Amino acid sequence: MPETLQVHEKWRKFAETQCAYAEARLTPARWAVYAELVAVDRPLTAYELIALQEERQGKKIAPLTIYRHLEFLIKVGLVHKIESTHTYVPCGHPDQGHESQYLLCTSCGRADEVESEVIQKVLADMAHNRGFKTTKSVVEVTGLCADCATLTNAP
Amino acid sequence: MPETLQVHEKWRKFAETQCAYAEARLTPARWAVYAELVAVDRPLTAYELIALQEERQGKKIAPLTIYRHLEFLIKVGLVHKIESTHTYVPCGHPDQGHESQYLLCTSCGRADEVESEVIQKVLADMAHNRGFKTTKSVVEVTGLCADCATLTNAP
DNA sequence: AAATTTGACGTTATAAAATAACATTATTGG
DNA sequence: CCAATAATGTTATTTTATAACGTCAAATTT
Repeated sequence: MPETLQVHEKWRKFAETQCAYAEARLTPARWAVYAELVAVDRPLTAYELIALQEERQGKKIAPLTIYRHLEFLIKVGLVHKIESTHTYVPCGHPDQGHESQYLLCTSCGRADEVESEVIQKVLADMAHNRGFKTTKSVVEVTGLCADCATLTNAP
Repeated sequence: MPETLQVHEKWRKFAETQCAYAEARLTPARWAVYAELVAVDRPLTAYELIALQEERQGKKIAPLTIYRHLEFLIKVGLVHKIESTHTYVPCGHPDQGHESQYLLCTSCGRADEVESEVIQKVLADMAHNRGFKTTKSVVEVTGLCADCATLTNAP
């Protein structure tokens, strides 16, 4: 392993807590994927993740391996998939029972997670009014973040 | 062409109106794709659409052909892509400048389009508060529709 | 502790979704 | 008509994701 990932202690604690709550095992391989996502701090596709992990570990990794780890991390609430861009990000607000919303900048690639109770309430009400039983919700707003919008308008 | 698609006159009118407004051409191939989506009345993947069109037209169709038509139809606002399921649906409320939200049933596959001004307002406010310039928004709520939820609970 | 069961990981192959690059044919506007 | 633009055709490739099957490790039971 050429490099060892350095991520803040809190992420490790957090991951362990989440896994304990879900009665699931945080194996080294799973932690490696999660730590990579935390370390790079931008949305990664599964294949970008494979490339990074291969470099770091100095060996080939099959796509299925990464997809399995991602599936696990999503299940326990440590990772979110951004559907619009086929990318994965560590969850920024890892409390129980939350749903996330994202602001996706097409210029710099940032994915800002928003946790709006108002949005969650509105969506829950809409579903409830129609007798719909929600299992998950995706809210992804695409455009230009404040920084990029400023640069674009005042060059 | 084994079969000729029969869709209500209003869809044709609507498609023509939308294209005229966008100063775009509604060619036979584009109309065929749109009519297929209207006729089947459920979300279709691009490849399902290819299969249906091939059968109807009795000839091979390259994926790129369908993807180009879909891209066009999305651009003029006649079709929406559902990101969570990689499927395409005709837009049900084809007024100008709208964004859509979907309730996606994992049991029967239905995609119910909702046009909630409240949701749009909340998302717009959230973006505005952060200086974010929105170009599109995806709201997809997955779960069980009222019918399927009832069947599941009372068998 | 041995046996059994379950969960995690490895390996190979393949499926599904989307796009690139380039050639050809229609349509539109002068 | 001719040039310019838009639409379509063709072939190949890339990107994203999963299937099928085998092995190994952990934990549960006896």
